[in-house]
Formats: sequence, structure tokens, C-alpha cells
Amino acid sequence: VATSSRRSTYHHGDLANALTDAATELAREGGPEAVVLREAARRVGVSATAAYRHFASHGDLYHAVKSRAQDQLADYMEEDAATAADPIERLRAIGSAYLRFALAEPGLYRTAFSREDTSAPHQAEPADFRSYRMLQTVLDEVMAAGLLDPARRAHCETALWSTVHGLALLLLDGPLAAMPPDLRQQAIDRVLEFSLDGICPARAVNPPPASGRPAPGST
Amino acid sequence: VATSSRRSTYHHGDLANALTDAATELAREGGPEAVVLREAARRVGVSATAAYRHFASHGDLYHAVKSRAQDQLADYMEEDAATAADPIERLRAIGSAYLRFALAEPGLYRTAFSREDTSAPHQAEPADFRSYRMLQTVLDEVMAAGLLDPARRAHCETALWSTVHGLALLLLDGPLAAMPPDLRQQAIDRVLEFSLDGICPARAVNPPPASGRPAPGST
DNA sequence: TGTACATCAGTGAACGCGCGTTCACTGATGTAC
DNA sequence: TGTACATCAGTGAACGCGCGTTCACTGATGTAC
Repeated sequence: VATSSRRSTYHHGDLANALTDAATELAREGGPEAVVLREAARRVGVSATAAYRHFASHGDLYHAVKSRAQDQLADYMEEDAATAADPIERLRAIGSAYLRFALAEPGLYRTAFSREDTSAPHQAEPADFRSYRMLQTVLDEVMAAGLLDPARRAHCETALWSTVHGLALLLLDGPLAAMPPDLRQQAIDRVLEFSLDGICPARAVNPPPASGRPAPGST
Repeated sequence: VATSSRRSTYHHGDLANALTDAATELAREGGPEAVVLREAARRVGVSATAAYRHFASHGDLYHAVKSRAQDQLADYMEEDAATAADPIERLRAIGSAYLRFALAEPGLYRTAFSREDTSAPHQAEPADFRSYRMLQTVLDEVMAAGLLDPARRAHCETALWSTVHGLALLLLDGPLAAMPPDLRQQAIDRVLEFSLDGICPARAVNPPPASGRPAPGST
């Protein structure tokens, strides 16, 4: 399996993967619009036509790239979740990893959440996202630990996902793009706390004594 | 000023506005990518070249459309805010109007928050958005009414905006697009409550007696 | 162990599309005298 | 009140671009006998 962009043999051996790699790199550099079949083929050192042996259309290739991007996001989250000691910490960790990924890999992040071609094989469901399933699991842990009122359990995923997703996009493409980095980190920290407080209001009213939660305003 | 798409006089009279109207309609129908200078000119019944008498480039026209879209969002919010009795109601109202606009006018909504061309005249600031200034004002009112701890005032705008923006995009383009409408409205209502609870946790722990806040789970 | 041949995985040229933008132009308007 | 003329606001043809996709093809591979 040659990962090099020029090959010696006539047959590539793993062209589908090589094209997906190249196209993912395009997304990384330039976002969803930069995923161009011809350019991916060019980078692999192959004719554009060759791509059609492995992908039915541009949309097919694009779909593969999008999946990769979603997976990398989940990787970031998994990595940070592993360092967390308790469920609330873990919730904070996956939220902050989400934003870390969005800011570190804006092109991939945008691609992961770009609108799919209407002719997509099937409508995406939340459960198709590894990151969503992680969020579900952690919320269940928080509830099991007695920190989340079962009456408030429904729609928690949606609330948290909305917040981090919205913040990511406001920071990347929106009116918050001009924020200086230090203020930006402060905003991220505060927004995450607001979210946790919304889920577990008791936590905010009677803060746990030994919690590592930073006081409002500190950094 | 003729708003009709075909004109009788050689000189149009208000071509700049007519082009912006047409281009905004394109955005409404197909989102930001659908804002095509040539098509706008076609719809107005004028040669594509004529547009260059009024706009320096496609980006210029696009910018005008984006402003219109942002303005219409603020109109929606203002409309609903007017019906609210108290500050918390008003906060809920502008949030729900935000989502109402996003779902009713997805093309315009996407355009309002689309990434600006890097060669834009200046970086957008939150304060450039009428909707943001409304949010600020209402939050100040909530604080003045004693319902928001001044120590928690900072970054409230960012938290709320992130949540509604994220939810809107997850519902429009994201994995929540497949949600059936009734569940969707439930999700919107709950997410707004989570947000308000995050801002004012005391409200959630000791719910105000005569408040119109729906009980969790009700619709 | 060799050979015929189906199949697989590439090539290169070309098509059609629609875009933003430029060019040299012409028709309409309004102002100076 | 008329006329010369600068200026303004349009026209139509054309350019160059890069894309996704199709076409007829050829080189490499592997299997049957």
C-alpha cells in the first residue's frame, strides 16, 4: 500500500483510500467546498477518470470525507474524556475537546457538519455520530451519579450539542471570529459552565465544595 | 421606482435595490451559494454587466444580501419580543423567534451567518447585529429585575446565542434535520429552558410560583 | 508450466455548464450657455 | 427656449476558469485448461 503521491506501478493498489486521504486533506485545508474530485486525483497522481472506478460520483467521495471528519472529532473527544476523573469532569472534557477540534481543524469541522447532498443514501441520525453516542453515555453516567435529575434528562444531548456547535460556528465563521484568543478561551469556559448549570442547576446554586470548577471570572 | 421585473424605460431608476431584492430572493430560495450575480440580473431583466454600475463585485452584492437577511432575523425577534410581559418572557421570546426564523427562512438564515469573503470591508462584530444588541438589552433588563446574578452577567450573550444558533443549524443542516415536527418543537422548548436555567439557576431550583414556564415534558 | 482470454484498473481527450468579469459600445439624461 | 456636450446607465459579445462527467481506449492481472 503506497501512500506516496506518485506511484511506480500502473495499478495503484489502494486508490480508494488514497483518494479519500487526499480529499480529506483538501477539506482540512479549505473546508467542504474545497473537496474537489479532480484535485484529489491530481494529488494522488492519477487521472480524474480513475476515481470513477472507486466512487460512483463526487457525492460518494464527499461522503467518505465527511465520515472521516466526524471520526476525527470523536477521536479528539475520546482523548480528552480519558483524562477526566468524574462524570461532570468528563462532560466538560468532551465539550471542550469539541471546541478544541473545531478551532484546530476548522476545515474538517465544517465538513463534518456540512449539509449533505439531498441525494444522500440516507438521512443522518444523531446516533450515526460517535460523538453523539459519547455524549449520551456521559450524560447517563452523570445521572447515575445522582448529579442530574432524571426529570431533566430528556433533550440534554440536544441542549449541550447545540451550545458547543453554535459556539464553534460563531467563533469560526460568525461574528465572534474577531475575538482575541484569551477572551475566546474565557468565553468557551464560561459558556460550558452555563451549559452544565442549565443541566444541573443545583450545582450552581450550591456549588460542590471540592469541585474543580473555576470561579466565574477566573481563567 | 419600478419593482416589476421587466421595465419599459431604458434607465431602470433603482437598479441597485432591484438587484438586491432579486439576490435576496435567490438566497431565500437556495441559500448563500444561490446568490448569483448573473441570475439576479436576469430576474431583473437587465444585462449582467449593468450590475457593475452599482456593485463593485459579486462580493459587494452578496454583502448587501447578507445584511438584509440579518435584518429580517432581527425583525422576527422584535415582533415576538413586543408580546412579552416580563424580561424573562422576553428572553424566551427572542430565542424562540430566532428559531422560528431559522426554520421558516432557512436560506436567509444560512446567508445571514455564512462566512464572509475574506476580502470583506471589515470583520463583523457582534454589535453589528441588531439581534445581538437586542439580546444584550434584554439580558440587562433581566439583571435589573433581580433575576440574573450580576456575577453571572458576563458572556451570557455568547452562551444564549451559541445555543440557539447551534440548535438552528443542527435542525436545518445537521443530524437533527430528520426530527419530526412535534418532537422538534419539544426539543426547542426544552433547550430554551435549559439555557434560561443555566443563566438563572435559582429559577430552576426554586421555580417562581406564578410563572408561565411550562413544566418539563409538557408542550 | 505455458498460454488464451475475460476482467479489472487505469488513460487522455473532450463536452457542456455556468460563473464572474472585461471590453468597446450606445442610448438617455441633465446641465451650461 | 434651444442646443452642444459631458456624464451616467445601460448593452451584447466574449474570455478564461475549473468543475463533474462521459467516451473509447489500453495496460496489467489472474484464472481455466
